[in-house]
Amino acid sequence: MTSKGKYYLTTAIAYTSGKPHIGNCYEIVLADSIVRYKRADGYDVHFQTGSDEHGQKIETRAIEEGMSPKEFVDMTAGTIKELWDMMGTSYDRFIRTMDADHERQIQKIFKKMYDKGDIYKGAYEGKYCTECEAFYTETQLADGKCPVCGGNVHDEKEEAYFFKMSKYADRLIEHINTHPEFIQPVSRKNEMMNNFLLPGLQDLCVSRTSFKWGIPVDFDEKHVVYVWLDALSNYITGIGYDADGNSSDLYKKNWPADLHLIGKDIIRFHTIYWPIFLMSLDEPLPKQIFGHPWLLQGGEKMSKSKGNVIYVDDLINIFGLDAVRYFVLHEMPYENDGTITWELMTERVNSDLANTLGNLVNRTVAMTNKYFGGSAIDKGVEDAAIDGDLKAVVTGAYVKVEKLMETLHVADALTEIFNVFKRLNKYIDETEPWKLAKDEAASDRLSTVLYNLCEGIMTGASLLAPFLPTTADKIAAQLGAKLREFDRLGTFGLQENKTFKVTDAPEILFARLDKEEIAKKAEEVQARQREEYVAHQKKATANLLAAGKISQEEADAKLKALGGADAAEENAVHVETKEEITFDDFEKLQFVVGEIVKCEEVPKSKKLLCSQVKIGDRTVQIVSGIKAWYKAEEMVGKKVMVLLNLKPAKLAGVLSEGMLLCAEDAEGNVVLMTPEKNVPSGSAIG
RNA sequence: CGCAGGGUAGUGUAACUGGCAAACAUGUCGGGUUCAUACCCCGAAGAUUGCGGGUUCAAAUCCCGUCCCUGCAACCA
Repeated sequence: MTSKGKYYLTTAIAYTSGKPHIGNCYEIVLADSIVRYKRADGYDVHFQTGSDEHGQKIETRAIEEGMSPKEFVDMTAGTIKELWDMMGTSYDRFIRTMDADHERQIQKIFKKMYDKGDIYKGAYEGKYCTECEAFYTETQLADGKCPVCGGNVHDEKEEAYFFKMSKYADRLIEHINTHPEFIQPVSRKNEMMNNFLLPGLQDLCVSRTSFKWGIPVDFDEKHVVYVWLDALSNYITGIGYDADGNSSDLYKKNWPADLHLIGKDIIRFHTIYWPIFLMSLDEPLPKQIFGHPWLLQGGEKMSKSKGNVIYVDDLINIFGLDAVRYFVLHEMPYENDGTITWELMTERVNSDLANTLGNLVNRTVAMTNKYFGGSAIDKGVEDAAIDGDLKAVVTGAYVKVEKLMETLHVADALTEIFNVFKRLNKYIDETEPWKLAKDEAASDRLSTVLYNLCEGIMTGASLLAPFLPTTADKIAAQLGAKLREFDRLGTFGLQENKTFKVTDAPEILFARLDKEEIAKKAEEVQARQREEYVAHQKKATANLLAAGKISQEEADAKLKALGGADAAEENAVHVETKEEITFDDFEKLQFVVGEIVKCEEVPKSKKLLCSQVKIGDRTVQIVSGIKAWYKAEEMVGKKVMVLLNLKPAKLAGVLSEGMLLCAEDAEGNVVLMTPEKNVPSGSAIG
């Protein structure tokens, strides 16, 4: 087959903070399928994936495990790689951001940008969230917590290097507008334009001094390079980019990438920061960035403590590799999120893989054995009407699939392939081989029918190979044939000597599954996960304590929370004790009882109610984010607990002169605190 | 009145540049068949396309209003 040119595809590199769940693994299966398809379709493919191993969060996680950061990432990167391999991923390189060649290039890249004047030295001040590795302004915080993950934040001021984003903004806007295919799906393009590019880009902080686990800036050693600059650059360093102009042949051949396949959550980094970094380096931009949707677990929220996180290795153990690959690819629409549950998974396997495909192969092989001792030979006895339509469907499949794959509609492509198998099942009904078998004179016709079936199956299997490689190989083996090259699939009758020698011991490709049995197995998996979670938390707490990261009291509290066997069931929240305060500190806070005399919604906001609260002889205005739980009318007349001496602030443009105290549960539901007996407004609380 | 997208048979989706009886898969029910993994094939039921109005010979498709939902942004004292 002649080459259609190069095709360079990357996935996002996986963050090494823990074991990826099924949602994370969707991306690698999708990428692998696209890449295998492109290879079979005649492209010269380079496929890169890898792991992202720097950052403060890694440092903390390492301590929990009682390891050095390096040992820790070696372990998790190993786990990720194992999973990728377990899923049959055919990557050409698995890059780690710890790799020496990558680190050296990052330093050079940073220097190059600095010398060019795109990076300058400044100072950064704000609240820092370790979990997200990001700074937030005071106004972005939610109850003093990180607005993204809800974790604790702390004051941080650091000397830092900044990247002049605005310098390239116009060029980027121009590029996005003139390349409609650049951001896929298109709806994401508008989000980026309206929310970031058009309002104007802020300069991006691209270095950190607050932790060590990263790539040092070589001309200013106390800084490490911002994780995203580090991570994104893997796409070029992994194929041999050199900032000094001595890039490898691999790089020259493959850059720019044809496709960056990423999750929709990190589109911003890939469609704004990354292109701008590349502009700064004078390198061409990738051709396309596809922000795929997520595969979510249906029903209840997934959480490790409940043990209901679905991991691929469990799925593979229960269902088998190709069943898992099929499910994630098939269930994922192009633009919306998909859902996975044990039940849905079982249904898919039964109806598509076992009934339609597995049974088709099985009955074909069985008949060939039964009627002709294992040989299906084309005797040329055709029924023009019936055979003609069958052949048209089989030989027309490739073109349809190709068209869908060009736009990455993988789920639809799979459906198209399965239509071939369905058509073949129907063909068996139309020709009724068991009747032909009773008639000596029809022997040649029967042979031809079976031959046609094998031909059709082989075409389907060849198309299926990129998605379900193991299954395709098994089918080929059972029919004693080889998978076909794509450019020949438009022809019917490719088998050598017009003869299929099928196996005499057909293996069931996909067994039908019993929903209840699967449910039982899922239950076992969950129980095991809960145990592991508790064991792991105990170990982590001990390690954090030993490293002096938490106090004895905090450790005790953590263990206690785990202790109750039903803790997970009851959804017990783990409460971290904050820094101790003195009575004087407490005295500073002025709590009083207030009565809500008037309440209305804040027009421009989604969550805010603005209340007039009577405190003794005066009234203050307080804005609170409780619209989801309370209607403005029902607020009026309530006695509530108020923090009175909080510094006033503007919320959505409305002045708020205090805070209504509320209780909030683990799911974020909010309840107002009210006095247990009726007391006059203005009463002091303390 | 922040920006964008969406609400279609039990479930998941399609059609949405206005035009054939609203398509497909799964599920349910009835029938057929027996080579096969109780499978396959055929057939049926099931949607007043969120709600209300309008434009038109004709609307799921365009317009207005209204109610929900989801992203992104802002806000959550």
